[in-house]
Amino acid sequence: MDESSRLIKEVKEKVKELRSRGLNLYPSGFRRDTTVEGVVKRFGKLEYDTLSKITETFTLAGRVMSMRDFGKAVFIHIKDGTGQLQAYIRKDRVGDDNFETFRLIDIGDHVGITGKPFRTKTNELTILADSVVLLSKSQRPLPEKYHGLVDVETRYRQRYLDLMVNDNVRQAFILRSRIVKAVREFFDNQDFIEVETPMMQSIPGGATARPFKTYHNALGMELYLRVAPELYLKRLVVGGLEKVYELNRNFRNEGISTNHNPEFTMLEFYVAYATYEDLMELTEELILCLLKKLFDTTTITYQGNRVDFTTPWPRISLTDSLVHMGGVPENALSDNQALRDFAKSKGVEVTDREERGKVIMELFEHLVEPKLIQPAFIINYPIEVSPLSRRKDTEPEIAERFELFVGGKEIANGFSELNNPDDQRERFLEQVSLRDSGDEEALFMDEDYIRALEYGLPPTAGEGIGIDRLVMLLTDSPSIRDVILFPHLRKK
RNA sequence: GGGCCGUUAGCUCAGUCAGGUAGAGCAGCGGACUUUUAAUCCGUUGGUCGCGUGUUCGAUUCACGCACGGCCCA
Repeated sequence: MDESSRLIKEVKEKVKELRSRGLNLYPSGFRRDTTVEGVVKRFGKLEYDTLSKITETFTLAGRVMSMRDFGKAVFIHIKDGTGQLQAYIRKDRVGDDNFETFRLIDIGDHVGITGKPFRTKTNELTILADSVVLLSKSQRPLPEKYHGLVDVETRYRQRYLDLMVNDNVRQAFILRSRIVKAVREFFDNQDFIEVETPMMQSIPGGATARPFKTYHNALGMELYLRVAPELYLKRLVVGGLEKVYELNRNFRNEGISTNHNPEFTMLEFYVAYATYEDLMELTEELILCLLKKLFDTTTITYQGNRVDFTTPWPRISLTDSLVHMGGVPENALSDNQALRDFAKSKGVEVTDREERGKVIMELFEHLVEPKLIQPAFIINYPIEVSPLSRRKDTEPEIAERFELFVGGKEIANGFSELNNPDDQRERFLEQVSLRDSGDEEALFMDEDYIRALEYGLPPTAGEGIGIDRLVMLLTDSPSIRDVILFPHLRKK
């Protein structure tokens, strides 16, 4: 909005006039004794006659959202953090002086109102005002009352406006808060301890992703914003914290899309003496617990699809999913060239440099992932794309790993942790050679982490759950930007 | 990075195909109205039509480039 906007100029003039009348536009210390919700809860069900006998008065505060002016009486709606309520201001009730002052109040201003509840002719619960005071002057026009604010860019850049006028947006973020709270309760109730590990790391690790780089002046060293807390959390398990979780931000220097924001919220948790199979059960338990607590149901609708979370969720091996859901010819899975040819025939871009595991993952992402609408665990990933996972004893080229898919999105990734320091060193070395040949997502060598493993990590399983994606599912949001208050956009 | 779409008043949108420098509703401003519900009625202000270059007598409209956003693809 341009500073020279005529509307804003008009408000500035009005502000000057109000000040010259000695009115404080931003007074402090207004005390309300109830909220909109408080009034509605207490009087919302009372009939006209019962209400008309009530003489008790209440003081509440809120933003003026609409105004219907009758000259000597005005109807307004005020909105506070709990809801919206109508107020009726009559000149003969608030007095001439108070009414004159009130006439200077606009839509968007915060006001304090004292009065008694009643019902209007049209049966709307309303506060009949004894007095109105200005609490904070709005100096910019609000978005329109009927259509609200639709422009996506403005909604993201000025989220406060979006929250102010679009109630569904407000509801989604309240739900997000409740989800996060319920997740914490779930883990706290199972005797996990919540920890916080470094966001700034000298060696970024725990996930194959490009990191953001920054610099610490006093230490004179480069630091990276973390792509995952994983390696620190496992150090804690080495130290004897057997059940830990962290629910916090990760940063990945990658593209932005409806499923990706450069900073996003991740839950990671680790359980000593557990396997990836235990974690699949725990995951089912967690999601069902959330659904029960938040919606009291086991089914949701996501983008028009009914999603049924009744357990157990199928566990499908990656290769089975490729053959049966992705239409990959069975013989291609054991023939590198046939696999690459098939990928190309499906328009999946693969370079000759990419190893088999990566080609398989590309195929999976394109051909299978979008079809996984109902919750399903995909299990048994190639070892070369799982550098921190334990090998299966029976099939050393396969990792004891799963990913959970719902609504065509990856929601969780878990595995039995690789606790053999020698194997881990080998895996790091492979990653380093990938990095040397140009793979910017490959892991860095982390000697300190290997040293921790050398002290002995108990057999452990760990998992990460993308909180933003989970919230998308539970709020039926098509874009990650709908569940992140301030999604990143280009500077304007 | 590529393709498609969008950007017009504070907000929500017409208009652009067939070039002649813009309209509506809400909001605002002035007035009437003491039970309205997108209140109503009368009057009225408001726009470098995203930015730039080109074509043209003349560009919001056509062409090209750029910026920002959305969706899809990589």
